[in-house]
Amino acid sequence: MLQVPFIRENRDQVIQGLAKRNKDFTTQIDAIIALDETRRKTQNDLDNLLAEVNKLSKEIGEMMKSGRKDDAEKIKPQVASLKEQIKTLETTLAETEEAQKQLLYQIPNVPNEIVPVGKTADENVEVYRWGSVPTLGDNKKPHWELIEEYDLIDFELGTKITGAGFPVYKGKGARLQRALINFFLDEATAAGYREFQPPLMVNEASGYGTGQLPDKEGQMYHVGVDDLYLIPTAEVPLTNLYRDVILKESDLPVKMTGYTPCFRREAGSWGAHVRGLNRLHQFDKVEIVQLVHPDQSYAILENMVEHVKQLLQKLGLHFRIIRLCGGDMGFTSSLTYDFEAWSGAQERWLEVSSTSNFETFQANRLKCRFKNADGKTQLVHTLNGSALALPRIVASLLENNQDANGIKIPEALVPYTGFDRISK
RNA sequence: GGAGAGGUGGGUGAGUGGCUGAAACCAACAGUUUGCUAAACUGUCGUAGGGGGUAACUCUUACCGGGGGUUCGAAUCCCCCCCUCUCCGCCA
Repeated sequence: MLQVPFIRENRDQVIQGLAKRNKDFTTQIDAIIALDETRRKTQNDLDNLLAEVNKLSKEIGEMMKSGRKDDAEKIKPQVASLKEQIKTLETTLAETEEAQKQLLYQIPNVPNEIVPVGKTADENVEVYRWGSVPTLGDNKKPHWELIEEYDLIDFELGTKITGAGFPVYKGKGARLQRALINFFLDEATAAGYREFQPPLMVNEASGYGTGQLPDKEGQMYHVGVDDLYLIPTAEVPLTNLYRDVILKESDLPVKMTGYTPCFRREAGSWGAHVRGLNRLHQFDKVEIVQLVHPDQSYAILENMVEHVKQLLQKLGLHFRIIRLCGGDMGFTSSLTYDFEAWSGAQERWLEVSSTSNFETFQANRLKCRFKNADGKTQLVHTLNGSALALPRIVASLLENNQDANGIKIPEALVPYTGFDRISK
């Protein structure tokens, strides 16, 4: 969430920036500033009263010690009346802070200045394109037909044992998953990211830390008996590893990677074009996360984009990078690049990665800070990106590399799959 | 799940009602000494909020797992919750 002092000192700039999200936040911002005034005033009054009580208590202590018990008894009523006032102020303070927090939770991150203005995905800006549309014959098949033909993934079985959106990978289909995961992890490790295997369930505090709660409550599976959430992305546990941590400046950047399954309810988002692997409740993803010095975060974002770019190039997939417009950006992000791979048979782009800079928006909730050169604690910037999400990569790969007799495996992947072709 | 023990600053660990935001030691950082390293010595060394000052700085409040309570006063007493450890049970 945004920092209140920042809002206070940059009111107009914040409101203007947020306008890119096609909503006027003036009312909320002004309310936050007003509540902050109240909060500070109340805090000040309260502190003065507490100081008075502390002083009197000390005096009573000394009187007791020197045997002047009667004098001590005379002061006690004074303290009692102060405590009445303290109680009132404490209530006011707690209510003010709560009200302010509720408002803050509703304010998304301020988009970076280069974020394009726009309302929908149509207004995103393409910034890079690589490769070309594969030439496939008239007999080209969508991936859901290919996986059936070559017996790679079974949706019916998944539906039987769990439900829709939980596919069962079989044989070479399963091996392909494992190959992609290992390939992505190896690439991330080679790029200096440290590999982690985090828990797949997180508590409420972690959900708030990275901003999934309260914003996207309905998107996560919640395990009621133990009050835990299944992770929608490795970003959540990985970033939360550094919740409430103060790093040394020399520790930065912290680079982490991890493979995890991801669980998303995707409530209400099932439509016509979500067949096959296009949208799932459980899918695999390798994530890269960085905690960095604020001065470097945008250079590092470029770096991460470059990393993802190379993965797609090594897989030989026709893809493009788009800069999301204000209306299409996630709640917590200030700048997001989406990667879309071409799906040869569906003849459309599929989102396979989303790489973002969150600046201090997550760090503020996480309380992830570092000691800067002046010895002051300062919030880090957090970034993350999918590198990469598997299902749509598989969809794209199967469709684009199909021929009459099977599917060709990209060369970079062969050491991992152990086969260079999928055929009958 | 049952029984017991315990949760204090980066770490170890003192502290059972006021003199403790917290001893001591270690680590860390800065400096002195030194041909270099080591050692020794000196100093610094929690976080957050509020007030005052251009600033250096200064005053103040809160925090000893979390939340309530008792008391003029709580790290210290009481209650609830969470977590850790040991033993037992169960188990991949």
